[in-house]
Amino acid sequence: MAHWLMKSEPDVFSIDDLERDKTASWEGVRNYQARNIIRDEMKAGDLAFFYHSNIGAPGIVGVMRIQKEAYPDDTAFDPNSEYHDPKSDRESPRWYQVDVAFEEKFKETIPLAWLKEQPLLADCPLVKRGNRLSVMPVTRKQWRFIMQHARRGERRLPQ
DNA sequence: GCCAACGTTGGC
DNA sequence: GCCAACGTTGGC
Repeated sequence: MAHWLMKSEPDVFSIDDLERDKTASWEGVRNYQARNIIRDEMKAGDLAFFYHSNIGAPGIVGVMRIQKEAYPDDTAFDPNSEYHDPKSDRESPRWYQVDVAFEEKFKETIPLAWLKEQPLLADCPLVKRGNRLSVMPVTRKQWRFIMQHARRGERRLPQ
């Protein structure tokens, strides 16, 4: 089983939206590197961190599971969609999406600022300067490290 | 709101 | 194929 990190702007789609809806189509990815990961590498059952981007305090906010492997992103065919891409057609779709399912929301966001301080995460594309990749792999070791930190944070909190 | 970094487009 | 111009991402 592989692990991933997927960014979303919470104003557009947040972990709370996913918790409410239980599942979602991860549509609107319009970057080839991210597309290749989604289309070629993600498998049903994989786990992914949900990351809130483009806000005051960006960070990892929870976990989701890849529920359905890649299939064409229909929003690319829809002229009324903000994700419309006239160069994509149903015969040879350019963009793909997966379906994701809610797993958990962390009690506390794990801030990007903290992630950047961790030597173990130095190789993660997320903390590299200028990185804009919205879907990226997370190693098993990095996943365990971040999950352990999330659990520590939860134990520290009062009930 | 600013702006650095990056990806894409299109003229040549 | 090069590369300047442009648009977008996303932290701050």
